[in-house]
Amino acid sequence: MSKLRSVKGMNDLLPSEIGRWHRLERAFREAVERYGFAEVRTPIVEPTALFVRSIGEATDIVEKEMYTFEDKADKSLTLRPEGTAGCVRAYLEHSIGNVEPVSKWYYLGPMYRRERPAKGRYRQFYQAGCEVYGDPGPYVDAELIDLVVSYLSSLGITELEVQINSLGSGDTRERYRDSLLAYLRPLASKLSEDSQRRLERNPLRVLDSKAPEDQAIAAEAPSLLDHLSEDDRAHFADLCAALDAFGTPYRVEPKLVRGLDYYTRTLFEVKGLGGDLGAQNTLCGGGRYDGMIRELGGADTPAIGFAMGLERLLLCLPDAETADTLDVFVIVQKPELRLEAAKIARALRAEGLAVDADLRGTSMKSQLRRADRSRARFAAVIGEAELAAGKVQLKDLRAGTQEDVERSSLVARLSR
RNA sequence: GUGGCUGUAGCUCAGUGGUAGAGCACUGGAUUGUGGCUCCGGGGGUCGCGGGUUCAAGCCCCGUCAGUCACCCCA
Repeated sequence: MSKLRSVKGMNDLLPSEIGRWHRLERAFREAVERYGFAEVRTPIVEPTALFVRSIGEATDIVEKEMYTFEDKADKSLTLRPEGTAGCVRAYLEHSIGNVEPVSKWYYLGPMYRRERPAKGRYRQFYQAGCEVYGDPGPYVDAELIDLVVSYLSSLGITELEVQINSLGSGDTRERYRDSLLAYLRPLASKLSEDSQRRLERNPLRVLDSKAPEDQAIAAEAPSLLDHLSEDDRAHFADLCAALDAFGTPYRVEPKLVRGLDYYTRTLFEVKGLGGDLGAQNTLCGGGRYDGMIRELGGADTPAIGFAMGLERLLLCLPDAETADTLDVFVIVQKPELRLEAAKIARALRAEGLAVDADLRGTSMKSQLRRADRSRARFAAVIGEAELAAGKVQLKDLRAGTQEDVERSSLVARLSR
């Protein structure tokens, strides 16, 4: 075993497993493009300040999980821990808001957080996400949730639960925080150790604590939904109505809160219920962040987005038939014929066929075995007798039948 | 970051202080021009790493690294 190893929590994706990734990614692009999204690619490295200002200084991500370093000009840079901040930065930097009223972007790529690795959670991990700028909702909110469900079901991932909530806008969150604190403070001594710490820092998180003693207290806590303004309430009601109309199943979860500071109004999560997921069963998290663009120096622009962790999706992705990756595997009878075989392979490739060949000069048995495992539909045997007759022996690897085919009609025969 | 469990061949794992193993995978042959099935053979290991105890350590002890589970947090 080599002493050179990949960095902890950062993994290789080898060719043998990449087919599943391609399936995930292809289905994602197809799904989001059906909903009118276009891809954006932003840098992996951004100025540290971008994340501090957008995600929030007091969040765990910014406080202890970012890969931050200084470049040679003493600029503080950070490997992106999520996708939204970079998108917003690009949206502002290129004044997209002046060019079009609504922008629908998607992204797909690696993110970096220095957490303790576990199944479904790595230090370099892949997220796919969407962002919508310029539409205040609520119908686009419903579309986004519907999009996620539709994407997941196109992958065969159907054991899931959509949870939605509204955090309100303006000072709703502060007012709710105050009344929650008024309720929790007298009970502080009965809370778990973790929640006592959360109390002053982020009391909303006490609500989704897993400790049994906290859950009893959280169950009786004042509800966020009772603190919404009339407008926020209408926004949420319209979102629910839209989801009902779409037939998208969901559950209103008033205790759903999320770690990032920037969310307003609509908040949603999709939990996976099946597969190999352990505690990392949040497949998708998203929400509205109407205040962020203004806060980062842009015009007042409503925004909503979500992100999905692809490693987690993979954990509940059902196995599927993988299509043949090769049309033909070329087999050489004896080493002297290798150049002839290579020429035939090349000619077939020029016709658009996917062709592999074993040009090492090994036994036919070994070549046939490779052909069998390469998932090629046909093997083309190049032998002395066939060459002399201007033919190739074409073997159907699934049926086990074989026939001699004129070289001139090989492409036509294979294209059938 | 906290606590628990596990590290033996590419993979899944057996090995209870005394010569390093199996199945699968890879590879050669049985069949000197034909895959999958069968049979026979072959290669592949500093037993995660470092230290300690012992005549002797894969096995016991300590440390460390990695993986994993729960918590924390989150996609």
